[in-house]
Formats: sequence, C-alpha cells, structure tokens
Amino acid sequence: MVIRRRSKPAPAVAPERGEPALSLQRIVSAAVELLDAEALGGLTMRRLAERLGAGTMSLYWHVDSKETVLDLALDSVLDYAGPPESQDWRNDVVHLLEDWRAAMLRHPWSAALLPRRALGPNMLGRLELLSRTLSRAGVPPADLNVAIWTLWNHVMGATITRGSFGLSDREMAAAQQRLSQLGERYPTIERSQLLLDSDWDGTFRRGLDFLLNGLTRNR
Amino acid sequence: MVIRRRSKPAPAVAPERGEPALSLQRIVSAAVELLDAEALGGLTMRRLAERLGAGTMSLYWHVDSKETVLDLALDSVLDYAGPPESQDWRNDVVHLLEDWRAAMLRHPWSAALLPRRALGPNMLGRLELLSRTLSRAGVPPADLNVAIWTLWNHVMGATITRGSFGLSDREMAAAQQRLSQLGERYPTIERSQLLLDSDWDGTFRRGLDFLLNGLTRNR
DNA sequence: CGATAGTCTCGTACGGTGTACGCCTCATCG
DNA sequence: CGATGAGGCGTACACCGTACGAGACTATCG
Repeated sequence: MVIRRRSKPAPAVAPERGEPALSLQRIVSAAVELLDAEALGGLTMRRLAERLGAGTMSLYWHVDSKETVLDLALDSVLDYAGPPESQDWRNDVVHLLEDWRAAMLRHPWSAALLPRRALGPNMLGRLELLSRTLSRAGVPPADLNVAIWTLWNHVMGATITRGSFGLSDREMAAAQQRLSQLGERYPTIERSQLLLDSDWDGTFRRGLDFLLNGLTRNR
Repeated sequence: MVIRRRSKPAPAVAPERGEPALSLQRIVSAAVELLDAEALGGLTMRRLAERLGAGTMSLYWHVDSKETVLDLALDSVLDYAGPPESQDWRNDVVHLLEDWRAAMLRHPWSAALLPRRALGPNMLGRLELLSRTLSRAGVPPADLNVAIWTLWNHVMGATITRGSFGLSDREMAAAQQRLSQLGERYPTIERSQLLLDSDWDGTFRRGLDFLLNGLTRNR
C-alpha cells in the first residue's frame, strides 16, 4: 500500500504571482477577511493557516502569537489618507473622526479589540493628524491632550455603542419588547423607545459638535 | 487497597450559614472576585467551581454558559443607589456618571466586556435614572435619546481609554519612549507627551461639561 | 565541489478550554 | 414504600494556542 502525502487543500486566498507564499501582510489581510466573515470567535490560528494553504505552525515564523495577529488586524483596518489640509480645520476634524468611526463599523469585531493597549502606526498616525489639526485650529498646547482624548473617547464610545446595539433590528425589537414586559421598572426609557428610535449617526455628529464647540471656544 | 474518594478541597469562599452551597448569587460574586484578582483570562469555569468548592459541571445547573456568567458579573458591578433627587440636576448627572466610570475602573476587566450587548437590570436602572434626571432638567423628549447616548458614549469611551492606557506608569513610559524613537513620524503627539501627561479624570470631567452645556443650552 | 548557516515550513504533542451527557444523591410527597 | 424532581458532579470530546524540533531550500564561503 502506498502512503501518500495528504494533499494540501488549495488556499482560499492565493498568493500574488511571484509573491512569497506566506508573509506578514498576507497573514494580516487573511485574518481581517476571516474576522469580517466569521467574527471574533471565528479567527483561529488553524483556520487562518488553512485559509492561506499553510501549516498552522508556519504562521509563527512571521508572528509572535495570536495576540499579535489581532493587534495587526485592528491597526490595518485604520489606515487613513486624510483629505489635504484645507482652510476649514473643523471640517477636517469631523471628516477624520467620522471616517474613523466608519472604518471600525465596517469591521464590527474591531470594537471588541479596542480595550487593549495597542497603538499601531495607523492609530498613531490618526492621533498625530488630529493633534496637528487641532493645533492649527488654535487649541493651545496645554489643552491639546484633553482635546485629543475627549474626541477619541467620543469616537470609541460611539463605535462600541453602535456596534453593540445598532446591529440587528430584530434583536433590538426583542430587547425593547423585553423592556416593556419589565413594565413599570423602566418607564422613561421605555417611553422614549431608547433602543429603537435612536439615530446613531446623528447622535455621533451632534455630540461631536458640542465637544468641538466647547473645546475651541474657551481658547 | 482501599480506594477512597478524593477529598474535596475546602472552598475559598464558604457559603453563608444556612445558605445553599451553590446559587446564582454566590457564583456571580465569586466570579467577580476571581476577575478582580486575576483579570479576564483568569476566569475559568473550572477555577470558578474550585473556588466555590464545587464540581465544574455543577455550575451549569444555575447558569447557561460562561457568557452568562460574564454578563451577570458585568451587571453586578454596576449597581447604584443614587443620591436622593436634589434640586441640582446637573450635580446629579455628574455624580451618576462619575460613579459609573469609577465603578468600572474599580474592576478593570469590565471595560473589555462592554462591547457585547448586555443590558442587565443595573445597566438599565442607570439609564432610566439618567433619563429621568435629564427630563427633569428640561431636555425635551425629542432630544432625550441623543442626550442619553452621547453621555453614555462619553462614559464608555473614557472608561475604556483610561483602562487601556492609564494602567502602568512603567508601560506608558516605555510606550512614550518607543514613540520618541519613532522620531520624526509623530512629532506633535510626541511633543505633547500624549501618553504621559494626560489627566484622565480632568479630561473626563471637562468633556462632560462641554456635553452638558451643549445638550441643555439649545433647549 | 562540500560545508555551513540562515530562512522558512510544518507535524506532533501538551496542557488547557467550554460544555454535552448521563449517573448519582437526597428531600419531598403521595 | 415508590416516584419525582432538584441539584451535584465525573467523564469525555472537540477544539484551542503554541513549544519543540525536524526537515527543505537557498545563499555564502572555503
């Protein structure tokens, strides 16, 4: 009887012609695809390798650990080529932050990865750009860090909220239903249809306006 | 040779006299203790059971899955007996939100659990209270949801940021060091010592003021 | 040419995880 | 007494991340 090598399954994502079969870039982008398709729980080193047509342990030549893969995946989703610096700094800030939020909402798993300290180059690039723009707008250096973090907080909070609650209409309707059944315990938020009638994009935009007003008015 | 039952180890957390050995309450509070002591990765169904002096699978009589345990642990950390309604609604709001943030910072693992839709009774209670207070402050019903979510976003964002970046001085110094070595790529945030010189509590408070000003000024 | 030293791939194995399943004990009730 | 059901738990399974070391292939040097 002939023992034949188990044939390797064809990779779901073929390497570009002439490119190395495995590389950090290919690993990261395959990870993003897998996360997009199957959410956080779907990313497994084994499945990631399979998708690349490689052995599981081969990944570890390019990558320290699964944690690294996640950090890189998160950062890779945040690349940004902002608009050229315009005269209207406020427009620039709004654009930067709305794009930021949109990028994360495009990849719903990214919100869950936020609560880890991971400052990749793209994240830092965005912070740097935000910082420069605010400086240009006249925010004095002493207030700069406050301004940056406040805006960052707004983006992160809104992203997580939207990602957690804004997903499925069916689910939200069910939640609101449950809320109604709880009856008299939560009358106010039940009356305002907090879970159903929320305009997430508008809320983000209005909160942003309030913050920008406050941050720039008092010099 | 006598085969004797392996003696069960004494529980780290003894049941109250006359209370059932295992109960949802005891499970949840043991989970919180374990999370406090060993962070998210330290919570294991096996270790949780061991801590309670019970068999692992016994937990599943009271609880559907580990997910449930986490949801309950998160919510249990958020109970709140607010101050009696005072005349100063703004004070009430600030107190509620600062306590909210403080409660989560007291249990650093809680931030990582946020990005899951889990509206436990305590969470809902806080939302309800916030909603009532804002109503009392004169926020019209049409703006209520925007106001609630904006403030919620601020709390969540600030909590996650603080929990991620405000932890270890040593770590932050290292990060800022790395940032300096990256040299010319991020000059602005390097100059402002974004990672080191940040006043997290002050930032939270100031951002909150801006939001409250904006949310209540224009009716 | 052969030897040597990287660079990269990967099979095996280990200790851990969450939990499905079924058996056990025990209090209660008829 | 037997039946019932609540509650506890041991075993087993599939799956996870990854340590380890053996190989393949290439480049470099004597």
